[in-house]
Amino acid sequence: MTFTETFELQPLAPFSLKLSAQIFAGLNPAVRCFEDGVFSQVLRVNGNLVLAKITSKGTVENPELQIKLASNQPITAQTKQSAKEAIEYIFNLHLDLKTIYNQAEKDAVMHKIILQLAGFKYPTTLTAFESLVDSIVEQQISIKIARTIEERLAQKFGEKLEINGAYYHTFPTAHNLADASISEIRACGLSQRKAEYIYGAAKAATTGDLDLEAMKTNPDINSVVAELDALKGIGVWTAELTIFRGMQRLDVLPADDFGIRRVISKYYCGGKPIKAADAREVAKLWSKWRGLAAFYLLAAEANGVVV
DNA sequence: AGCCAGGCTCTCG
DNA sequence: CGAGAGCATGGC
Repeated sequence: MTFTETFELQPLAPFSLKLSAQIFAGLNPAVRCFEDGVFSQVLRVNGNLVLAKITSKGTVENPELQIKLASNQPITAQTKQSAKEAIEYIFNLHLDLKTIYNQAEKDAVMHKIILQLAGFKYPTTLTAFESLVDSIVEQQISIKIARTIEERLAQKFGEKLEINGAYYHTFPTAHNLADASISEIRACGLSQRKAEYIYGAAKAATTGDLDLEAMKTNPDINSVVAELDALKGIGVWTAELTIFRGMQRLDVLPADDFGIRRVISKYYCGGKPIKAADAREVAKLWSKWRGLAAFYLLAAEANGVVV
């Protein structure tokens, strides 16, 4: 028996689902994907597993999303409300891009990029833990391989929902991974050390030594970076990426990231190799949304935006 | 067929 | 301190 529910969401304009979800294109539909204009992911909300499918009905300036939920249990009003909030969080639907865009008007390069990427809101993982694990997995190896490994983790350790004969998986929680063994984690294609790092982070998150959700509201980002950096296997790069992608903090610049340094140089320093300190200097242009700006540059490059 | 990809830790001088 | 090795996998 499948229960379904459909409703609409109005993101704060501008919003483009196409741009915001494009990093999920081509991924495994059993975990999370964006295919033919439809974003889908299983959510654990209000104690239920719910498959959410999201499509855009409106325009960038007048955005409207249609949400279709499916579950094996009746979808209560509260479940629906929790799902709504989860989706709003994942796509940062309340973020006021207009104000940010106004601040960018003095920066001619960024201004041109924004005009071509209007409505791009970089997605956040539902939990900070997911971003932490993703960032560890993505250390050193290419994004493609990392995604494959992340999907294996979800299929092996996440919760499973069956809808009409198809299986969907949530990303594993800290408890899911803390209950696993290092060798099982490693079997997903990770190195022994990365498996140890992930297991260690999962353990710390379950014992309370590591309170990732509390970090979301800590106003002192540098102290959050330091706290994460103190964990084994987590350096500044991993910490900053986790904070940006998993804690919805737009003011963190992962300056150690090679790709980010490359695009900052491409658009602002003539393409020559630059150091992290140089990248942070350029990023002063963007102040409180420097992290988002960096991902705009990456998206600009990926979409062939010319300035 | 190698080479290298959105790093990190450990070791050694 | 700074430099270098080793890690694991899969795409090019």
